[in-house]
Amino acid sequence: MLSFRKLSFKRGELYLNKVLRCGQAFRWVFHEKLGEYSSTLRIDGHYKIVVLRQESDDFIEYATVGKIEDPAVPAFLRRYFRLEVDLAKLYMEQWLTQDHRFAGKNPNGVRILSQDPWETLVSYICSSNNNIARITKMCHALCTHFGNPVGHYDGVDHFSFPTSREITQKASEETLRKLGFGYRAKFIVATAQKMESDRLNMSDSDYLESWKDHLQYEQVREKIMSFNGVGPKVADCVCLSGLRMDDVVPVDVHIARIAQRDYKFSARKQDIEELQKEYKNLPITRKKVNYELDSARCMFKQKWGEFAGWAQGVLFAQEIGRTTGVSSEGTTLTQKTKLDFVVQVKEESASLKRRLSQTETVKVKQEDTIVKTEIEYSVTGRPKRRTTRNVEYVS
DNA sequence: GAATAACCTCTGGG
DNA sequence: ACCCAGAGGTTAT
Repeated sequence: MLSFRKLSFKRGELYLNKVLRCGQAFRWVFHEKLGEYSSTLRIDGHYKIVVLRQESDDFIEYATVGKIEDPAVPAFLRRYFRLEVDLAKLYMEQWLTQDHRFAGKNPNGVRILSQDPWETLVSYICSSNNNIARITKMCHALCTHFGNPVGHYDGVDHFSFPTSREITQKASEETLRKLGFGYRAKFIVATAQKMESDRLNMSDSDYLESWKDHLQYEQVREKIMSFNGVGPKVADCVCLSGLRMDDVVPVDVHIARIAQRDYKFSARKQDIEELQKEYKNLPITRKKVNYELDSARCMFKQKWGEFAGWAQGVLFAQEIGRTTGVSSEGTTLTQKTKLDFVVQVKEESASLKRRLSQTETVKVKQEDTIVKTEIEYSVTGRPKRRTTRNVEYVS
């Protein structure tokens, strides 16, 4: 029997259902019956199984699987969830005042995590031209095949995320292709090999982390992009979610579209020339960057300030990857929505309505009350079938 | 430097 | 039952 302890925070600052399923972290397994998330986390260099649950809006509960209680765990989790960052304050004092599009929005517990840098790097290499369900599957495959067993909980075996050495020793492009990595197989192998040969005696993550100590963002990104399969988008994700560079806004196709359509961000010739000048000593950046998108990144940073990456998460986390997650059971499960999700839908209905006129991905039926949402999850975590949502429609 | 095609696999919708 | 676009991009040409 696990013994859970509380981790408290200001009301509304963290919702596990959002943060752990928004397509930022790919390795949390949701246990439907217990209402718990579990994963392995690298804490002070050692992997532990961590179990999390949340039934209240001002604390989560955590437990570790194992005999002794590690006093480092709460501090680690505070850092993992970046609980020192006051989301409500950022919203009120920075985002809302700088961007009217935040009006009526609510950060509502959407946070940027501080994830293990090496795991972040490899996970996001898997994300290229891919969907979240498969990325999740690939991350788990890496762990089960090339990581080490850490233990098991509620019938699920847990593994460490493989180090660069473990990947170079145990994996090959061929084995990874057989595991379904497709063309990313050679990226993973090449990245692991480069890391293994570059890192000296540091751990993979310490090595990545060390760049941050003495280099500016542009140079850190240059170094991260020196890995095969890592372009500007992936590098920025590593900066933001792996290295806590809070002002970095990763610009994917989706954000690029929004930048243009909603913000009318379009690079002037002068903007691009300035960037080109700035990157003159950064050959890899010059080769890989798209100046139009990079310019949009700069404009978002200017508009939203030192936590611009978080602002992007708050504004757009709901639009993509909402329905992700892995269940602990092999059979198909039904997930009933939690109350906070329903409330969230209510709050978002205005923007949801706006989105619907632009995309046809969600089907909404006009009703005067919210009934419920049911999502069926397959083993891979991808919703197999989604019933029609009944959403309060605000005119 | 900018534009284009190709790339693995899986899945929902025609 | 099939087919095909598209999915949190990157690389090669």
